[in-house]
Amino acid sequence: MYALVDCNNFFVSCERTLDSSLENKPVVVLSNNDGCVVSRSREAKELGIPMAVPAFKYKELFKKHDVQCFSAKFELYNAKSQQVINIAKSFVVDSEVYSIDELFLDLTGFKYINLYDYCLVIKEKIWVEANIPVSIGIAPTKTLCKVANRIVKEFPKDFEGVYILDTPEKIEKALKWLNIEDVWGIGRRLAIKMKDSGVYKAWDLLQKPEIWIRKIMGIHGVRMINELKGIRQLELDSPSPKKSIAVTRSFMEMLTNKEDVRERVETFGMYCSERLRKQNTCCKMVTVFVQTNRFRKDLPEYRNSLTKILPNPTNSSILIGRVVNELFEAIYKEGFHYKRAGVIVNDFVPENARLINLFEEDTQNQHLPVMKAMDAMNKKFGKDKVRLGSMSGKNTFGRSKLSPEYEAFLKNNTLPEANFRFH
DNA sequence: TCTGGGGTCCTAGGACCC
DNA sequence: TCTGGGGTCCTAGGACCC
Repeated sequence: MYALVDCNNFFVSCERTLDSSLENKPVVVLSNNDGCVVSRSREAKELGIPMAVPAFKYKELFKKHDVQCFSAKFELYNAKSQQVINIAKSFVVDSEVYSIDELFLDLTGFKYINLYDYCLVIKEKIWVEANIPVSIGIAPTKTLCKVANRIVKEFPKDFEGVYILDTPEKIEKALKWLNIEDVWGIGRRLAIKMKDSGVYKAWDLLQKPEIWIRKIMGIHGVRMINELKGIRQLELDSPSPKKSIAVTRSFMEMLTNKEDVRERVETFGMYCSERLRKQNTCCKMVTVFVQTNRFRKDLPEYRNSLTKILPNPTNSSILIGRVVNELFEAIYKEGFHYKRAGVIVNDFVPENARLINLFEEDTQNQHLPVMKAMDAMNKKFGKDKVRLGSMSGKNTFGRSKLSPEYEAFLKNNTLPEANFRFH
């Protein structure tokens, strides 16, 4: 059996660890620029605030019900995440950190232990030590763990935060209850296709012929139905190196000055390089993109991106900065209101195993000591304290809803490295 | 007026090769 | 006039996740 430990309304729960008076109140956490709702407390959900909606559309409702809004504080969330992960991991031999607020535990080999009681203890310890409420779903496959977890959250009164989905009878009942759009791996597009074909519940999917599933969903459709039947298709993954790194931002205000946008993308390029150096890899490809505000239909729209394959792999801020600049020059067009831009690097090789092109200049090794020194100083004195001349060191995104408690948190905490992966 | 950010994987189609 | 077949690799786009 596997268990899935999932933090309840994670970002909101993190806010509550700083300010316990937020308990039992409607609370939401907002994305960059205080743009979208990215986490909601139970009370906020009950007010009918959907996930990922633009905050401005709900201003009235927030005011009317005194909903507490917070800007996202990823330093805090990463630190709390690490705490939860460490506690949960201490109970098992094998685990997989799935996202910032979820991890799978391998319960194989716990044959003579009551899994339900064991998970209750895990849940309790996380609550006492990290102050984060979690739900735990136990099942023979990862996909069913997700289902079990949903059941816990949907019926909080019936279970004490833990549910085991093990017998065929329980599984059948659960799948007849679970809406198709709530199955792990069914997104918006697939949900529409499913409903067009009369598939409304997870159970309906199991009645469809494999040929049909293969056609509509491709290879993971087949895996998915097996997982739902309790036949294990997905193992726990061990942490794997990243395959791409992206730094992208929406700007608080639209930018019309070329140099302003250039400064932004160059900064994003430096952040990418920093993160490459942190994992001791170099990249072979760099992509830059810029785009206007897709919601402003009254303004001319433009979006473009360009990728360059580097002659030699690098993680030097200077070399990557040059490429970013070159790509930016090629795609930037005057006369538009830019709202978003980003830099993506991929195709990585280890720093110490670069294959060098004989016919191209390679200054990576000259840059590396300077770069590492810069990283060390920034680690000691704070982000962006030492930077390249092309960076302004200013943000063009806003976080207006920070709290005094947070300033205190930042002062008092040496933050652990983030240690989770995205899928 | 105001609409996030960072990932992975799969597939179809084109380019190219023999 | 008539114009093969099979394989690989790369890329862009679409789907999904949190």
